[in-house]
Formats: sequence, C-alpha cells, structure tokens
Amino acid sequence: MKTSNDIKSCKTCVYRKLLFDSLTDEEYEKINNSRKEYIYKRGDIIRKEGDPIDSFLYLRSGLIKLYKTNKSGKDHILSINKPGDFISLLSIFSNSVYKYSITAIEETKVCDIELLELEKAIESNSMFALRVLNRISNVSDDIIENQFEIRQRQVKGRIAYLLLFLASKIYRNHEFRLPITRREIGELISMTTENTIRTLSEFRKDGIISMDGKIITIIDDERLSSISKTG
Amino acid sequence: MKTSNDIKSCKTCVYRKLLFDSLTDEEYEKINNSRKEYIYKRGDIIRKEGDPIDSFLYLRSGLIKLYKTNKSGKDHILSINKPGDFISLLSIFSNSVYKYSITAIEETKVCDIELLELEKAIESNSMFALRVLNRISNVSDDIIENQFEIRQRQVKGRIAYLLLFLASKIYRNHEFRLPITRREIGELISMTTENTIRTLSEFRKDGIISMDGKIITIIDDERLSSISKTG
DNA sequence: GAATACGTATGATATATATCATAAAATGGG
DNA sequence: CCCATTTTATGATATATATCATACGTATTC
Repeated sequence: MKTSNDIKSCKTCVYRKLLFDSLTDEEYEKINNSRKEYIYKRGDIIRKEGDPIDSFLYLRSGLIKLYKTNKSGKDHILSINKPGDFISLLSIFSNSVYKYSITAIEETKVCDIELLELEKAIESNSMFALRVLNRISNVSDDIIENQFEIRQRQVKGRIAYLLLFLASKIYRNHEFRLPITRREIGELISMTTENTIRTLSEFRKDGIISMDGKIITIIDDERLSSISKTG
Repeated sequence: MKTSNDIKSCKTCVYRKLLFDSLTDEEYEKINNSRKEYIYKRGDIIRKEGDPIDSFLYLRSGLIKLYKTNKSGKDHILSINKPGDFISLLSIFSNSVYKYSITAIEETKVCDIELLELEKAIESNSMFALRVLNRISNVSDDIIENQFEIRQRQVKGRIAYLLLFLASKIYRNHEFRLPITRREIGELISMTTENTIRTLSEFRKDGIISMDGKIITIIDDERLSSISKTG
C-alpha cells in the first residue's frame, strides 16, 4: 500500500457528485482536509474483519472484494465492489469494527476521511444526511439483491447471473477481463472451484461464451439470460 | 386488515426509545399526527412488491416476512422480521417502490407514518438522522449476515442455524412455536419442503430437538450449534 | 359434517454437486 | 530464466439434494 497525493483531481471524482454534492464549499473543505489517499495493489488487504472502523473509505478507482474467512481457512466472498460503491459501507454506522475483510482485486485507489468529520457533516447538513442514507441503502440493497438472486439458483444459473452482472453492472461491455480467479467465483457464489471451472467450460463448449484465459466474451446473451432465469 | 387506535400506548412503544428518542416533543408530535395504526391477521398482505413507498412502516407487535414470488409462482423469503425491525426498511430511501412483498405471519400491529414527515424530521434534526442511519444499517446488516451464513451451509446446517436464530433472536427461549410452515422454512433457506421436513424429523430422531406439531424444543443445544457450525 | 385443500411425513429414484485424483498451463519470485 | 506455487482443467466416484409418488392428519369452508 502506498500513499498517494492526487488531490487536484477531486473535482472530477465520481463521489463529488454522487455523495458530496450537497455540501457547502466550507463543509467540503473540512472533509477534504482530513482526507488521505492510498493505492493498493491486487491482493493487498485494505481492512481485516475485526479492525476498528474510524474512517470512511471510498473507491476512487479499482475493484475490491468483501469477504470472511472461516475456521477451516476457506473464504466466502460477500460482494465485489466498484468505484461509486462505499467500501466501508454497512457497518459504518452500526458497528465499531469491520464485519468483513476488504482486499483489492485490482490496483485500487482509496480515499480515507475521518468518520468524525463525516458525522459532523451529517449533523450540520440535512440534505447530506439524506444523501448518505440514500447511498447506504443503495449499496445494501444491491448486496441483498445479489445474494438473494444467487441463493435461489443452481450452479449454471449462478454463473450465468454473475457473468451478466459483471458485463452489465461492472464493465458495461459484453467482453471483459474476469477480475477474479475461478476459485474466487466459487467463493462468491458458494460453489466449488471445480464446478465453477466445469460450468464455464460447458458454456464455452455450448457457444454461449468464449474464453481466452481470463478474457470472457458473451456470445449468446439471450441463452445466457435464459439460463440465469431458469437455472 | 383493520384500523386500530391505540395511541395512548405510544410512550411505551419499543420505537419511542429505539428510534424517536432524539426528537423534540414538537417533532415527535408532528410525526404522530400523521401516524395511522393497522392490525393485520396471519396471511394478510401488508404490501406487495411494486407498491409505491409513501409511508414508513414499523412493527408494534407480531411477525412478518419479506419475500418475492417468481414467475413459476414459487416464493422465496428474504427475512422474518420482528418488532424493533423496520418493515419498509432498505428500499425506503433508495427506491420508490417495494422490492419485496410483506405479509403478516402472525397477528401484527403496524404503525404507518408519512414518509415526508419522516424526511422532514431527518432534515430538521441531525441526531435523528444519525439514529435512522444507524437503525437502517443494523437491519440491513442482519439480513446480509443471515443470508451470508445460510448460503454457505448445507441443509442440516441451515436448519440448525435457523432454529438457533429463532430461539435466540426471535423468541429468546429454547422452546417456541414455529411461526412458519415447513414449506416456508424451505422458502427461507432455499431448500425443498421435503428436505426441510426430513431434516427436522432427523433432528428429532437424534434427540437434538423435540417436536409437537409446531412446538419445537431445543434439547441438545450443543449438538445443534455444532451442526450449525460444521454443516 | 362432508368435501376440499393444505401441511406433514416417508420412501424410491433421479439429478446436482462435492470430493478426490491427476495433470497441464499460467503466474510470481528469486 | 527456472523453480515453486497457483490456477485451470477434466475424469471417476461419492454424497447431497430434488423430484416424484403416496399417505395420512389437520384445518377450512360451504
């Protein structure tokens, strides 16, 4: 993890509009003064389950995963999050420690502001409070919806759902580079690595997708959607 | 569904402290003026997926389920909620319509206040805003955690987890009346009715629980916990 | 209170998924 | 660049779960 100093680009940051839009210049300035920037490489642990929450983190760029490791050492991934999502999202206003570990799955730029400053801004600016409520709800909603949808499908349907999720929500392209290994896909949709690999191979053999290593192209969107719906 | 008029008991309502504590008398009065009370019987639909969200609902007493019905008519239950939980929880600040249907699974008293009044209170009282943030986060956290835990277990582990959840979080007693049918348990943990029934019977045969119709008694808490952890 | 639907129950069988084994390809570190 | 490790891959087999069938008890309704 490196410290960065990219403050000049703040005005173009996705969060400026998404979250901090309703702050006055003065309020924004205060938050900015406590702000630090960090750069994490793929595999870097950003926070560990149980770490104290004393700052509010958000993704400037990159991709992260939220996950837990069980006693036998096996990981279960809760979600993959992209810029615009909160990182330290849910627990931040209800817990004092992180419930999930956070790791960068690509090179990731993170902004870090003091939680106290954020709370001050919420107290002093009610529009901002509603904005935070709205964003927090959105992130939770998405996680809950994804888990809910994954849960009621079997392997083929889960993989299809995930591929469509990546194509439409993360990359907005029918061709993309899988940001995670097949093992991690398994950890995300609660399936074994072998079955994940087998299912992807099957989709390839059936001409639904093409694969070149980690590069996936969705060829037959209709069939994939159908599998996602019925599987 | 009947209209009720039980306003006098407001001061003892669990929500007075849980949520509205930081409101001034005046603010609380305003919210109270828009407040309506409803009583639902078991099976009554409180809201349907797609209904517009224009009020903030909370459970005075009873038990509800959040769920979705798919094209083939099969229900999937997201969560069982008790007094103290929000009903119209997550979506309320991020969506204009309900994403899940809500049905009473016991006789349930619901308070209904205008969403606009709640938003006014958030805007005028920042401590209240933080309180709402905290409560919303808590409810989301719980749903996410329960889904996350259920997802990584197989049938026996899921049933064990659910029984322990009901005993510890809902009824705070090792003996309780199952509030839902075995089919609904299946819809909650994504398993077939038959397997749910079989697993409960197995637990009974193994002396882990005893069953008399819907009355469940957890006999061997240790073994049930162990199944919940390893299954 | 008979008729009907629904919930609980259990067995037999089919299907889905996990586990175990093995190996080639890709990746990362020195 | 080479070695060690991880990732991808595929087959054989065991296990978990779903499906189908049937039965009986228990509500619900007219």
